Amino acid sequence: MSEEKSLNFIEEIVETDLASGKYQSIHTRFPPEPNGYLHIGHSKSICLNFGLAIKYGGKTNLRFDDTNPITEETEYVDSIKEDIRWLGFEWHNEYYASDYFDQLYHFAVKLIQKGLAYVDDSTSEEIALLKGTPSEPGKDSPFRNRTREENLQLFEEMKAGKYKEGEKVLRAKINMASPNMLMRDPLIYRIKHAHHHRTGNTWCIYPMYDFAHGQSDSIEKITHSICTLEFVAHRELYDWFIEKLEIFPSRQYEFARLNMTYTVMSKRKLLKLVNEGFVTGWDDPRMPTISGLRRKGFTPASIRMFCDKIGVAKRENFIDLGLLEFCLREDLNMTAKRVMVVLDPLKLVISNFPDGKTEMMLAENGPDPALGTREIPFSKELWIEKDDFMELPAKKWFRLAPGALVRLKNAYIIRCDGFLKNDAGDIIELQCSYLPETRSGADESGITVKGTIHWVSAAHAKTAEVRLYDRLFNTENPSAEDDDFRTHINPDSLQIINSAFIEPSLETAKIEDRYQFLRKGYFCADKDSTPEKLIFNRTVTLKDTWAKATGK
RNA sequence: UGGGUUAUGGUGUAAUGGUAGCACAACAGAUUUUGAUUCUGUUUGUCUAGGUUCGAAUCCUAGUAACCCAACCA
Repeated sequence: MSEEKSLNFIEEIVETDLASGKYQSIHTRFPPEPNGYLHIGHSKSICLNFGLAIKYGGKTNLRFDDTNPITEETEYVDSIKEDIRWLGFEWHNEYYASDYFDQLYHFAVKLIQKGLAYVDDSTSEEIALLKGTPSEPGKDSPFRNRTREENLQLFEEMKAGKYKEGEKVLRAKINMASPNMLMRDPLIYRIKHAHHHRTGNTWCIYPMYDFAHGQSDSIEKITHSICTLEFVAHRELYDWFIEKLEIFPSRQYEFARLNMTYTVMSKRKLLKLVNEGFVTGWDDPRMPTISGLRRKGFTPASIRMFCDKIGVAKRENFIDLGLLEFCLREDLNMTAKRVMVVLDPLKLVISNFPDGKTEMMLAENGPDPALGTREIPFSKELWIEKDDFMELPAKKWFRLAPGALVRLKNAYIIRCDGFLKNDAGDIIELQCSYLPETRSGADESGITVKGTIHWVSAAHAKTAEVRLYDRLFNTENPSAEDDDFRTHINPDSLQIINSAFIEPSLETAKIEDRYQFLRKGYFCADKDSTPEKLIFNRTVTLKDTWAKATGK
């Protein structure tokens, strides 16, 4: 019995178009501008566009919207491709808007010939002034009524490099009184004497977004061109160009972009974080970029699950970061190997355990039997977490305390007989005794304890650096009001533990390997690791109802 | 009376005139060699005011609120 999942509004449109025979199959595209790294918001669009084609048996192109040579770079192209593949999607064709520069130029000429475009010599200030405001109509430019011949020649001279940047632009001739600002004779070509990452110095005029995007869609015969809500007003222009140019009628549909708590999503702000050193780079694990999330230890499946759960609609949304973390834990819980690591060590000595003896304890690698088992050395001196002991135990405390019994995971039940303090009054060692008849897997003592804690044998422990990441911002909506989003940066977003004690089996961890450090959270080996020094990033903590109950 | 888009629990998202459902979060309990996982249960909602109808989240009217549009960015 499969519950029928309801369709989102775009799936409804697609099904209608398929059922009516308007299209035999669908063709979507993902159109990033290569001027930054992809972030979690993009993954919503990626899952939507690629997901639609997979679900309905169509195709999805990857098309780089590279019409602004000033901000675009090959580095970004490469990272975008890597991130899409990592998310689990493969595109049908890889295209660039710059592939169409010739065609786009001829489209512009066609518009001029039809009397629907003109060259304007006004400065950008003059153009802005004549544009009017949303509530007042604009006024015609003095250059609006040049002849076709003059426009044709001027445009060709623009292309030939005869003019300086800003000296002339090509504008569509539509309606300066339109209530839609975008229809008030929008600029469609501007002069930029700049090097383009693909076409080099071939061009010195570049089409604007509105004169590249829809036409590219049309050239590729995209059936459903899906973009975010801020482009709603562009749709009228999008359709106008298709009509006047008499080209394939791609249709644009808009959905609401992803907003998430404790996160900024604009490329401008992310670039600022990188350039001003608030993070170490685009792939810093605190960044909401795909590469940052990957480095932090996220799985592609968890991100896809998240995109599936948040849905697709047209209303503004503000998704709880907790939902992303839920999807992550859901996936990692099934797949991550369990290991024992002590982050904040306290020595524990088992007085009745023989000196120098090592016992190998059997441990399951995870809840899934397919993950197998491993052996862990156990000996007289162990490291445990400082916060697993309380001299004066709180109510409902069931970890270690004077006289208390706990199970050492995969090993014995122990009793705390006493402890040592240094001159400053800090507890520096616990003295315990173990119950030999309670060995894990062979315990017929009938003794039960409420607490189980993790440990690492001091004689066998290796060390590693552990980076504990917390959210980058300490307010829910750092982009909220007038103040600078940077004032909301969490100063404690990274805490580094230089030498945590790890169990020996972890020594072979490879970059991007994911683990659950028992009772501590999920961790992932970082690319900064060297043969001499392993480094782990905390991906996400485990849910901790005890910490919550005690008020953190 | 610039134009456009959107309003369903704390957060998302369904219900397409006929029992307001699901997920996350929150809360309570059971199980547990991870205070994890798992399982059970509980709380919380149709923007407002009118109208149509046997019956309205859904249709009509009038409001209200939020977001987008005045880059030679995309």
